[in-house]
Amino acid sequence: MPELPEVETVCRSLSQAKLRAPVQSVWRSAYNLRIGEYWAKRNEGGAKLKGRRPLKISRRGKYILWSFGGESQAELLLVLHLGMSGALELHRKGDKKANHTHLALTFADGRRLDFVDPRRFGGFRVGSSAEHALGPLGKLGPEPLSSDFDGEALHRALSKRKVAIRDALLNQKIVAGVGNIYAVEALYQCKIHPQRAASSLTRAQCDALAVRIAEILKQAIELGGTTLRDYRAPDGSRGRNQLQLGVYGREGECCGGCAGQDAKIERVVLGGRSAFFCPRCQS
DNA sequence: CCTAACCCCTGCTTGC
DNA sequence: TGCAAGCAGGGGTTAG
Repeated sequence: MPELPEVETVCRSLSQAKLRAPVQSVWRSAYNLRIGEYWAKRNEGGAKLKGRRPLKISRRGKYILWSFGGESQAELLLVLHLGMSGALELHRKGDKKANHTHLALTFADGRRLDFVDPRRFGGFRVGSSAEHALGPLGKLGPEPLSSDFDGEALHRALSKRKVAIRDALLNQKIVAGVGNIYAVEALYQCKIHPQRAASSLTRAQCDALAVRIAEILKQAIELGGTTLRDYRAPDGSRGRNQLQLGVYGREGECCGGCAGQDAKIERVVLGGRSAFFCPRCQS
């Protein structure tokens, strides 16, 4: 579900909630979430947060980083990944937990933050920042909204990749936070076919692509993310960026860029995931 | 290091 | 109405 703009929206919404009271209790489901050495396993993962105060919320790629302070103890970081169907929901203590809730933090002020994830592709882990750096966070590529990411860096990263450019953009080591919707939209705006070999892009195309990716992500953040189906911010609100999509999910419709030319948007499955493009204006 | 294939899950939509 | 198949915005692992 959530790509960078949705995760950013979640972080901003959570920051605005101004959770400051210490964690009174931690509840954890009996399910494994994302499988892997790094991630919290069934029945574990949040207990260390009890008694600690929530501090700063930030984001790296599609990961949410939430720091918690304790009395004269080193800061702990709760790292969350929402996977495909994960969401954070802010409730009152005592509210019934939604189905598929996996972690619930009850704060001393009577509020409760739930991590809900039906498909369980998401995950979380509590640890020091040094521990997290050894996990997937340490392997992420540049932040697309930072100065580390530009046409030169992108061109270099793509230079030896034979995979389709759409798949390269989904690789979090090449650029962190871009998912299928925004990768497909950026390629459409740059008139680059999603199946083009990544290494075949010219420097000029990489320059344009890096700019478009950043612009598309920024716009989506301003609109509160893209809600195609499930995505909701912690207060339950929907995103509005779905209205801006040019090709994603629009198979068979006319391409806005070729109005009157009768070009229809097509869908192709790459690596098991749909890519959408206009066969007339993308090459 | 790179790539493709396959895996992990539930729930909604589509087609018969 | 029922049922099965297909599909979904994520990434991890593994074999080659």
